[in-house]
Amino acid sequence: MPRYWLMKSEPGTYSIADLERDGSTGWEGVRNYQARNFMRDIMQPGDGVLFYHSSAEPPGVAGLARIARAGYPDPTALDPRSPYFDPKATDQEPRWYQVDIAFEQRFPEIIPIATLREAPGLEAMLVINRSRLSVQPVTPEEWEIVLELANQLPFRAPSGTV
DNA sequence: GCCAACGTTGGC
DNA sequence: GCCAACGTTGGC
Repeated sequence: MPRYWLMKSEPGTYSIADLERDGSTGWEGVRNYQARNFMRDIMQPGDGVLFYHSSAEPPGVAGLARIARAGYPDPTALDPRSPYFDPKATDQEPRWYQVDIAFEQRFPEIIPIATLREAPGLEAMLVINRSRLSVQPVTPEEWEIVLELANQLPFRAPSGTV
């Protein structure tokens, strides 16, 4: 059973264009326990991902990805030179986990969070109510609504890529 | 730049 | 184990 997620990144750090260029990437650097638990325990290859640009103008959903690899220890937690280094992480107790995500599509325009707020059926979406959670589940109903919004964008998004 | 939300830390 | 202080996130 596929699951759906929303994952946030500041585009200045890593954008949907970066993911398109790279094809796939490790979602390193998450240092929040709730977000970690989703990645470590629940996400599975094939799950759908809304790729969200935070602290952007405008902030919103920039495209789609999918989970390419289930949770595994985040190596940056063990690397003293990494900005994500955590001295409490060890090989035996990795503490932080990541997944790999693969590029699916880039929307022709961002779907702004203001549009999500106004869309019927998205009232309970976590990105609206718990904006600080950087990895969050999305219901199948919410996923469908967001894809419909994407298809209403001026340059129709390519179909059949999911 | 401001500020609300909220997660984490640390004193007790 | 509580809770105040503090730091960070992220929309506006």
